[in-house]
Amino acid sequence: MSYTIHEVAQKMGISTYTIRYYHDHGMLPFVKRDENNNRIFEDSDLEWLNIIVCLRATGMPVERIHHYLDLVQEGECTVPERYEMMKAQQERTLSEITALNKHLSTINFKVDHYADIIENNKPDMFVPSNLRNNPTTDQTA
Amino acid sequence: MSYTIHEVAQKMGISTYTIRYYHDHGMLPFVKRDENNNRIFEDSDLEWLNIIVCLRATGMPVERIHHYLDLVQEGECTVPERYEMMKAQQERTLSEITALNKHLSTINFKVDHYADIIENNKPDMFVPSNLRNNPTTDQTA
DNA sequence: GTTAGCGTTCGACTAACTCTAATGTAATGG
DNA sequence: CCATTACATTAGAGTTAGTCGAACGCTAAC
Repeated sequence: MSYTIHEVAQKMGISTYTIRYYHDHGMLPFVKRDENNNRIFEDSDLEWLNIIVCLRATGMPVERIHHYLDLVQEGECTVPERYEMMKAQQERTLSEITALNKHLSTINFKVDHYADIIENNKPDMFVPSNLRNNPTTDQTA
Repeated sequence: MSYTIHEVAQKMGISTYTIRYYHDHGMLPFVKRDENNNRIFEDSDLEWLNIIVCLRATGMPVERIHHYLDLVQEGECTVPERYEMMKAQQERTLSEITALNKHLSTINFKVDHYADIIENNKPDMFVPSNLRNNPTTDQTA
C-alpha cells in the first residue's frame, strides 16, 4: 500500500506541514517521489513516522530523533545506545505523567470549587489575596 | 514572606527567564519592586504563579492564561466562564494523559525489545523494512 | 480550455521561551 | 578606598518546532 501526504496526515493525526517539516529535515529518508515529484509513503514509512510521532509527543527533540534514526541505520552495534535512549525516554514519560496527574488534581480542585460556587451561590474562599479587587463583596478567583 | 526572583525560580522549578517573561507579559500584575527596581514576590504571588505553571504545563497558551487572569480580576460574574475554562482544561489534561500512556507502552515495547537483543544476543525482528541496510545480517531498529 | 483540486517550494511568521550583552547596585575583602 | 563578586536590571537576538501564505505545476472534469 502507498499513500499521499494527506492520507498520511489523516492516519497519523498530524498536519501535512509537520510531515513536510520532518521530511525536509531528513527524518523520513525513505520516502519516495512519484513522476510529478509528489511524496509517496509506504507502510514502512508509516511505521517509522509512528515512532517519530511517539517520541516527539513524549518530548524528544527532533535532533535526538534524528540521531536515533542515524543509530538505526548504522546497524546492530548501536543497540546499546538505542536501549539507553529508550530507557531515558521511558523515565521522562513516566515523570511527565506523574506531573500531569498532579496538575490535574489542582485543576479538579478548581472545577469542583467553581461548581460549588455556581450551584450553592457561595462566595469564593480561595482567591489569592492580591487578586481580590474587593475583599468584602468579591472573592472569586 | 517575600522572595527574590531566584528563590521563586527554585521553589517553582522554572527559570528566572520564564518568570521575567511572564511578568513582562502582564501575567504577574501584583509583583512589586524594591528600592533598586528588583522584583519582590509575596506568598500570594507564588500562589498565582503556581496556577500559571499548572495551566502552562497542561498546555494552556499564555494568552488564555492572561484571559483567565482578567476574568479573576473582573470579579464574581465571570465565575461561569472560568468554570468552563477549567472543565475544558481538565478534559484536555485527561486526554493528554491517555495519549502519553499509549505512547509509553510503545516505548516500553522498544525497551523490552532492546533488552532482549542485548541479553540474548538475538537479532532485531522489528526493524521497519526500509530501515534495514542489510536484511540478512543487520535487523536492528 | 479553463477551472478545481491536488501537490510542490521558498520564505515569512509564531509561541514560548532562552540566552547574551550592557549596565547598575550592594556587600565583602585587601 | 577601590576592586571584585554576586546578583539584579533591560533590550534585543536566537532557538525550536511547527504553521502558514504565495506562487506555481500537473491532471481530471465540465
